[in-house]
Amino acid sequence: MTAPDLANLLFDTPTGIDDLSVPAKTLLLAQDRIADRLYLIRKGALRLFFADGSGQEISFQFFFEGDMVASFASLYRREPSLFSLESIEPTTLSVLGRDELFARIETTPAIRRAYEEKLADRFRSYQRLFLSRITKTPRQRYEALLEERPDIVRRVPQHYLASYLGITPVSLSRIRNRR
Amino acid sequence: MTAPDLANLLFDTPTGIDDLSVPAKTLLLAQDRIADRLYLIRKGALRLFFADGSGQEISFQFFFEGDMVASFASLYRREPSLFSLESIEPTTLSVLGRDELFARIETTPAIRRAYEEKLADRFRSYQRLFLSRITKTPRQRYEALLEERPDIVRRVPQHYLASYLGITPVSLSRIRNRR
DNA sequence: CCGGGACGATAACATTCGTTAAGAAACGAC
DNA sequence: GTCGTTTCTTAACGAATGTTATCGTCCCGG
Repeated sequence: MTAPDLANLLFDTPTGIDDLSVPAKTLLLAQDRIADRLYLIRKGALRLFFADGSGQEISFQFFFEGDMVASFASLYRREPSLFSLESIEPTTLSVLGRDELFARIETTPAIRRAYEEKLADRFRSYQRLFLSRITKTPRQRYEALLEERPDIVRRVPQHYLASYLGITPVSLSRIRNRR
Repeated sequence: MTAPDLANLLFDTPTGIDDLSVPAKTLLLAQDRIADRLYLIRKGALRLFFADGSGQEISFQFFFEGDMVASFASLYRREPSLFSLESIEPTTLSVLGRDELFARIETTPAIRRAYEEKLADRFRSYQRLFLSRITKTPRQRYEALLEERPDIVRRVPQHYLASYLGITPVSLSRIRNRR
């Protein structure tokens, strides 16, 4: 907590920020579209997911109060996003537009540094997720998640959790109720 | 092939390059150590792998003639490498030291650009590997690999391949000899 | 040349997971 | 409140994988 938080640096400003309230299941960014905004979650929860070839949806990240969310790659490179972003609860968001975001990054070195830190964080979380997929069985992944992020297990609907863990909802139900 | 290749930019120079020949199974970088060199493979093959908690080894990338190899994160941030690097055939390498590498990146814009491209490539290949682990069954992953990189299937010993695909050698043998 | 180790195939068995289906419970819209 | 949808549980079955073990082959070192 020594360094000022990027969320404060970006969103605690009088101008350029819109607020937005949406019900659950609202699509905030669709796969294949180009992201043009950065969100800060004031209250509620979002999931990041993608659809594989066969129409299956796979959730792979969840976000809650205080989290900043965007398809950073899409924002930065103006490329179609590989993922979709959707609310899983009624959610209140603060919204920062793309141009405004990059203007602040350019003009304020502290914001630039914090932003680059954020990107590095995202990369590390990718690596961890990747390694956990490789090294652990679904059962172990569930138990690790329960240990590390009980809030996620409590708050996220099970069928989203199941796809996050790489298993079917049926299998997750079996694991939870051991035998 | 329009842009000059990073390997040429870095290694086609009269000075600062050492050559190195090693037999198979030579450890070139050990997990938890800090990388201090960038390799270019002149002849032979390497694998990148890590050991999970239970002593299992998991290979997750293979490299051949013309490939540049390093633990880039470790090299750049001087952090302990998450992975080990080992030869799987008798291999001849050109070696560029860390300081020399970054000196060239600093002084030559073309090298900097090509290097950043390289890093972006690595990130994309990570994402692809991640998605393939999530969306495909072991059998599908094997068939995709056979389709896209038959050279890897031919050249890499099967037990390394198996861990790359996320299955046991026994299971890979079964898949290859269908039933 | 010989011996040991690495590598791969195969078999048998247990375990886990996916699929399909049906029903209960929670939730929302009206 | 009621109806319908979504979510979760449970069961039964089949398919795929893991585990353990054995065997044959190949390669390398001495």
